[in-house]
Amino acid sequence: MSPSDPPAPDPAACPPHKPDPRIQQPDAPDACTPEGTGHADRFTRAREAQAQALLEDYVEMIGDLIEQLGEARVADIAARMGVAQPTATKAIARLKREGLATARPYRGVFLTETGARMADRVRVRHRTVVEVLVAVGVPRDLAELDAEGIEHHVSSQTLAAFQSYLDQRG
Amino acid sequence: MSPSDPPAPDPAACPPHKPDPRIQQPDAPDACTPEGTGHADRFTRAREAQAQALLEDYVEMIGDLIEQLGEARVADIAARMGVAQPTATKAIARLKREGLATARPYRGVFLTETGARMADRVRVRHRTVVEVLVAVGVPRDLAELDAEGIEHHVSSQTLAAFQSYLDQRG
DNA sequence: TCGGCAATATAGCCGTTGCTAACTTGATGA
DNA sequence: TCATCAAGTTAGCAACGGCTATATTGCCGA
Repeated sequence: MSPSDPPAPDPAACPPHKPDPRIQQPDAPDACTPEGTGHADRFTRAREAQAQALLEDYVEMIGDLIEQLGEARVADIAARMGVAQPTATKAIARLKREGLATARPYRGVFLTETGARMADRVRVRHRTVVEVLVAVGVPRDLAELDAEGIEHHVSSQTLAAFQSYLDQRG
Repeated sequence: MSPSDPPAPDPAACPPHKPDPRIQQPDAPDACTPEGTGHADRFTRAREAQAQALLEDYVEMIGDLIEQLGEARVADIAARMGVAQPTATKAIARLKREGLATARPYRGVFLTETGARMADRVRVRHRTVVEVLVAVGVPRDLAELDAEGIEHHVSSQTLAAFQSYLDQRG
């Protein structure tokens, strides 16, 4: 290693480090980060998307179940999510906390207005992502698999671009 | 609600629930899940991808830092990831545990052979994802943002499809 | 040489998402 | 009617990934 001579851009021009470590939020991009333009923002963004992902998955699934079966049972939700029932119960509690779903103990789960709208949005986005993947040559079954993870990171603007692409390719 | 008459496919044909709750891994897709073809697998898959994502991000970033600055310091890693230094330290500990990086206390972080290979793979994948997004009409800066989250869910087969698409598209 | 400071590490907290085990509840059939 | 048992909930644990606060270390300049 050469710790004595790291080709740092300009160590002297930067304060050795934040003298004020109050909160290193992405608010202060800190141009002194070597070569660091906005990396942190990207990761922060991705992290936040991930936090939403679970809610989106549950909401969409509950919507599907209600549509297909007339109601969403915890057992079915858990089975489809591939988790144990208590895990599903806990997730539903979070949905309730966030105002996306309602549920009375030992009864089915239902979506609020907000939750239903989210479910629709998620469903559309999912379909669009799958279609784009298919359009660029990904086999449909594989597209379905990968879309599950991808969709949560597709911003609304990117989604719009996807739709334009599909339209003009129609 | 109509809990008395859910249009379930065939409740009687299914055992009320797993009499053997040992482990409800996706090993047993459980065809009795209503309409449940392989939903659980998808989510399990996405969950696993997510678990890898953090490692991939760190490894790629460490590779970048070494290339650009000659060494990867914890402070730089933390700044670029947009996290506090202890968070980065903890992540590096995990990288070490998983055999992706080496680090001596108070010295820089380095990649193992395995880690370096992962970094290369991740870098290529990231670039490819960005190019595909751009190719379908997403503005480049937005593509960079969204790719950060998307890339971790792009399977190797899908990646291959992406590359073919880019190739034949010139 | 050695004192001070920046960089790193450790300790300890919180929230999330998994899990299993054990308890409740409600619906069903004898 | 009521006993039974699946479905659901609650309790409690582990691993992660954040954070702040505090302790170490190592480096550099006086």
